[in-house]
Order: sequence, then C-alpha cells, then structure tokens
Amino acid sequence: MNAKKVVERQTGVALWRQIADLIRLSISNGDYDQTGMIPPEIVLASQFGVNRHTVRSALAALAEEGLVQAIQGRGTLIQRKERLSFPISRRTRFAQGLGDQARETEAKLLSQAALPAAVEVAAGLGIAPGTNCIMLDLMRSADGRPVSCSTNFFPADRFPRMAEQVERLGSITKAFAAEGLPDYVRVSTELVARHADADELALLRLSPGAIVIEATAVNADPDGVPVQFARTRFAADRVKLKIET
Amino acid sequence: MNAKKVVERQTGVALWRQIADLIRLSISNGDYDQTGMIPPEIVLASQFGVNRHTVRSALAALAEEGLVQAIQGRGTLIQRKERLSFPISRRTRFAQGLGDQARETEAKLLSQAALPAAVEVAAGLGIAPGTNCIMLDLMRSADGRPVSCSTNFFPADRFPRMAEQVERLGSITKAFAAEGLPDYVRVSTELVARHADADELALLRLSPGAIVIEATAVNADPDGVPVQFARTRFAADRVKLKIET
DNA sequence: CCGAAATGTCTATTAATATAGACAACCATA
DNA sequence: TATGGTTGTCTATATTAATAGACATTTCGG
Repeated sequence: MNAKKVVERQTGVALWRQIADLIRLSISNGDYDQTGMIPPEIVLASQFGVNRHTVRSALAALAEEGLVQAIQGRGTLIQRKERLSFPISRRTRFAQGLGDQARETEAKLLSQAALPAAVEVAAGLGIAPGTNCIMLDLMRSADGRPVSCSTNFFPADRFPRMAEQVERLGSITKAFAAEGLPDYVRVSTELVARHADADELALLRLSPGAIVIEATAVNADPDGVPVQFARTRFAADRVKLKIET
Repeated sequence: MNAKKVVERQTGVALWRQIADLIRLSISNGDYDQTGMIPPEIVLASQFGVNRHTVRSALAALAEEGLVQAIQGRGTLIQRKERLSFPISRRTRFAQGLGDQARETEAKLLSQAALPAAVEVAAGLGIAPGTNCIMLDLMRSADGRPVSCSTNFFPADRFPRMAEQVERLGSITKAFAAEGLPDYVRVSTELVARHADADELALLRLSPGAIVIEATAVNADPDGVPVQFARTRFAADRVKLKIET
C-alpha cells in the first residue's frame, strides 16, 4: 500500500529535486485530491526513505513555484494543479482529426474487465453508477511506435462482445461496426497536459519528465446515446492535434 | 562564435550532469563531426564557465555510457551517436518516419536527368528497358545534418514534372500529391550495408571507412502500379532502421 | 484547556559537488 | 628528439546537499 517511491542517489540530480518532481506529479495526478493537502513531511520522508529536512527542501521548491503552501500546525495545502492548457474551439472536430490517425494505427488490447461504472464513467455514459461496463485498456501504435494508451468503457448490456471484437479487429471503430453501430460521433472532449507517470513512461517508452496529453471523451451513436467513455493518454511529443475552428 | 553554453546553479541538478547532457546533445547534433572528437577539456571548461574538473566529471559520465572514450595525450573521441530511428513499413515516408526525432527535415535536389531505364530500374518499375524515366538525386537532412542521399526513378510519361515539384516542395510525398497521387505504399524494400564510396563520404560528410546502408525500394500507387524506384544510402552511424512486417 | 499532530527553526555532522593549482603521462609532429 | 597540447592524478579548500536530533510554534479536536 505505502509503495515506496524511488529516488536515486549520486545521479547528479539532488534528492530534493527528484522528490519535488515526484510530488508535483502526484499533485497533477490527483493523488491528493481527497484532502487537498500534501501528506505530512514525516510521512513523505518515510515513503521516500529520506530525512525530513530533505522533504522540506522539496516542498520549499514547490512552494516557491506557488504550487503548495505550508501552514504551521495544519499541513501543506495544494494551491493549484499544474496543467498545460490546450486551446480548443467550440466546434471541435476532434473525432475526425484523431479518427484519421486511429485508422492508421494499430490498437493492441492490453487488458479487459467487466466492472460496475464509477461515478465519472457513469456520468459520461449517462447511466446509473454501478451499472455493468466493459473496460478495455488499449495501446495504439503507428508504424510500430507507441502513440497512446487508453482506458475505454462501454455499456455492457449494449456491447457485451466489445473485448473480443476489438481484439479480433484491432480497432474500436471496426468493433462498433461489427456490433451493429456503423457510425458514431464525439459529443465531448476534454484535454489536459501533464507529466507522464511511471506506467505511461514504460508503456509509451518515454523518457522521464515527458509530457502526455490526456483526452477524456464521450462518443455517442447518431441518436445521441453515449456508447463510449474513453480516457486516452497521448505521448505529447508524438502527436500533433489539429484544432479546426 | 564561442557561444557560451548556459548551465544553472542551485537548481538541484549538478553542473556536471547538466554539462554531460549538453555535450550528449551536441554529439547527436553533429557539432563535432568534423573532428570526431570532443573539444579539449580546458576549452569546454571555458565555454561552460566552470572548472576543468567539473567538465571531467561530465565526460566521465559520458564515457560510462560508452558515448565517448578519452585517450591520454590525444583527446576525447566520440564512440557512437544516438541514432535517428527510421521506420520502414508499407507507409514509409522520410519526414513522417522521423517524426519528432528531428525538428526540421529537408530534401534537397542535387541533380536531375531524363534517361532510358536501365534493366534493374525497368524491372522495379514494371516497364520495358529503355523507357524514358525521370531521375532525381536527393540529399535528405534532419536538423541540418545529412542523413541520406538517394537516387530516384519515376516513369516519365506519368510524372513528367516530378523534378520541378520536388524542388519546389522539398518532399517526394508532397510532389506526388501535387501530381495527383495523394497516397502511395511501399511494395518492396531491400537492404544492404557496405562501405561508403568517395561521393557518399563527401555528400554525407562521413569519415573514411564509414558504413552506409543502402535501401532499394519500390513504391506503388493504391492500384499497385509502381511509381517510384529508389536507392537510398543512409549514413549508418546516424540512423536506426526499424523494419515492420 | 490540554494534548496530539503538524510545520518552523536551530545546531551539528557527514557526504557529495565544485573550485584551484600543480605536475605526471602520453601523443603527435616539426 | 624536443616541444606543445592533451588527458590523468594528486592535494587542498569551499560550498552545497543530506542526515540527525532537539525543541519551539501553531492548529485542531476532545
């Protein structure tokens, strides 16, 4: 549970700098959203396996950035979350813009599961929380190069065979078609940019400090009924998002 | 001219680490290609505004990576360079294949000619030997560094204006598009590696004994009709070819 | 109001980083 | 072979990074 975050010594990068970077990542990752606060210094010191003063140096750097604010007796509050803002117009044709790329890419099914919808997913799909969903983890590659990894949710009652279809056809578009849905449209898209976490670094073969663009999107059938809730992380230095106004 | 490289202090990143990173960048950028050596330690120390010992720490780190090798009395030799990864697939295109590896790619038209097809060219293009062809000699660079030179043949009756288009657009893909062929695919690729000849040494700015990878390829339009026969010589120490089947 | 929990501040010590200078060892070449 | 230029090694010193411990200060809840 208290997975020890890893910091390396004698790499030419000070421990407090590594720790500051990791905490910044956790903040923008939403790890501390429940409390809105950074864990106590003594806890962080234990997690990272360093002295409390080293953690304090890291927190001082983040406070200097304006990211956090320490209050004596209470704790260290998160002031703002670091997000690179991506301008996007009202009439975004995001689905087509990425659809072209998606058709050229190969989608590899990493894992699948059937589980009840979490609140956010349920809201996106317009169903009651707890309703059964199919979850698919995909990785997309273009010319053998990882471009994105994504987590996708589909209503289980309508698309029970989604996993098999995606695995067989290597494409969500084709899987939808095989399931009797030849066309669908993007109804909402949210973009954020942040640093890649450890899993994404490994999956997308990125170097530490790399940026991913996270797209949270809902697709719906022609009648406007949501059919897919997707969260896709693109290797930011590998894709070019064309915003059409 | 001796633009001082900038290193910052008290950032939590040791000076020797910053300097090592900058030198690695210069190596892969080709800044030292003329000599194949790193500048003397005393010169680097002056450029970065640090002590010679600090530079030595940086070079020691790069030697540990196997990137350079110091020889007492002579200097510090560059052992290998990070290579551009070049995917070879059905949809191989020079600039797109390099993707974000290079900020800027350039195709320069060296020479052009109209001549009857030799036997090998005719076989590749599926035409009778002696049929008129357009021949273009190109050199391609990424971020100002020569990457490959190529000899390209096109059927003269179908693409009479190929030379002008390539010269104007700086890209074969774009030239094809301008000539009414928006898409094409790679139908065959053969690779050999050999020593560079005198012309290639000069053209690609290689040192004697350098190796080139020669790719002989045929591209065809969507109907399978050959449109291009190309023989490309890559500077072997600058590229990594990814074969995707 | 008291005490637990959290941050703030101080001193002291050790290790890593950076600077400075001197000189040895080695290589290429005139 | 003599010389200039380069890397290798050594000593010494100062600064920064990291650890360790003690205690003060503040906040919050019982």
